[in-house]
Parts: sequence; C-alpha cells; structure tokens
Amino acid sequence: MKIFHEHSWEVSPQEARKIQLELKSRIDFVSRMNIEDIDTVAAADISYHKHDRYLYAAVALFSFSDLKFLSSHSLKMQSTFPYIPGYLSFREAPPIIEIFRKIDTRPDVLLCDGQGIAHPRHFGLASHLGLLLDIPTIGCAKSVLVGEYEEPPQERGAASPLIFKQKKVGEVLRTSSHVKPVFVSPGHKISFEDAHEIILRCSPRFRIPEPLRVAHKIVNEIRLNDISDDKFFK
DNA sequence: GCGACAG
DNA sequence: ATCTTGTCGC
Repeated sequence: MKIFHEHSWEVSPQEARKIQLELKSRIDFVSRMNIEDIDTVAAADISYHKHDRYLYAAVALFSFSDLKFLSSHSLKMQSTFPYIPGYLSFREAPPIIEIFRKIDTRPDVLLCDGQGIAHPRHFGLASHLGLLLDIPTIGCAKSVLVGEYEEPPQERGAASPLIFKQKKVGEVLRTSSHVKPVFVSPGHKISFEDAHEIILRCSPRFRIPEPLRVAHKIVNEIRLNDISDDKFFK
C-alpha cells in the first residue's frame, strides 16, 4: 500500500511538533463514505514491555456488518521515539505504517487506540495514520488527553461533547451501560456522527470496540510468546 | 512556576 | 504500555 506525506521518524520532539503543525492542515473532516456501504473495519494496536526496545504491532481486519474476524498481520520493530504525551504517533505509528506498507488490504475504516483531532495540535495518532495511509480513521482512547466534558448519561449510546479551546474535538461515548466511557474523535476523512456510529456498532457487548479488543489480544500474545523478547535477557 | 498528561 | 488478586455488579 502506498504511504503519503512520508517523513522521517528519526526526529526530535521539536521536529515532531513541526511535522504535526505542517500536516494537520491536510486533515479531511468530511465523511465521503456511507456507513451502510462499509464492508470492512480494521483496528491497529501496539504492545511492548516497559523499558524494552521493541514494539509489537498488529492490524486486525473484521467484517463491519457482523463483526467477524477476517485476518490479521503483525510485526516487531525497534522503537525510535519515547512515549511523550502529545507525540504518541511518533512512537506507535511506524510499525503500523510498516504493516500497511507490505499488505494490499485497504479497510474501509481504521480504528486507532488513541486520539484523533482531540489533541493539543489537532493531530493525534488516528489523524497521523489516516493521513499517511489515506484511509478514514477514528481515534478511540480509554482516557482523555485534552478537552473538557460533562459525564454522559449511564446508558449505552449516551454521549457528551469533548470541548477543547471552545471547539468540539470529539465525544465522550458510553459504549456499555454503567461502564466508563471511551473518548472518540475523528482522525481523518470522517465526521463526528460517523465516528460515533461506527464505534457504537463495533462495541455491541464490551466497552472497547471488538476489532480493537482483538488487535490488543493478538499483539499482546505475540509479544509474550516471543522468546527473543528483551525481558529474557534482563 | 504549577498541574495535566493518549499509550 | 505493563505488572498484579481479589472482588463487585450486570
């Protein structure tokens, strides 16, 4: 798969910030897709052991209508950037980009474990991946990075706007009744409405959308089974 | 300077 | 992110 807007990942936090500011203007906030036409939905996730130099990534593909697992691809790669709030994509996007670079599968939408435009510079992991892969993406984070919000009602499907600097940047969505909500924000080529609807449909039973749950399970299992994992040498 | 801070 | 045991509620 072709990668757009390629740039180096071997950068300093200052350079990363500059790249975010340059690329954010290219984010597309419009959904040109019709939810009823979505055939496949994919999810990407990363796993690593604290203080380990390797990152494990996985992309799981699902059918959107009945959420059936279709396939998955994974990869192991050395990290090139530390975890710094606001710069997560510079740590986690490289291995995910690598997986897509070598496969020809193009999901209709990609779910990401992190923020989309609900970011200090409106360019979170989902936005970064969406722009480089040219695929509609949705950020679905387990906790907030920026913005203020009111606690949404306890029923599944309830949501309240996530406001950052007087503007809506996402939604705090309750995917399961009486359970902590998730933070949903558009990444690229998708609207707030579609992001909300897709995340809800992908979470019929649990808090975390099924594709993301499975991707997390897969990548964690791969890391634990990797005999060359650095932890065995420490 | 102080507090916040995706994974 | 990961580690880690029991425990509470739908």
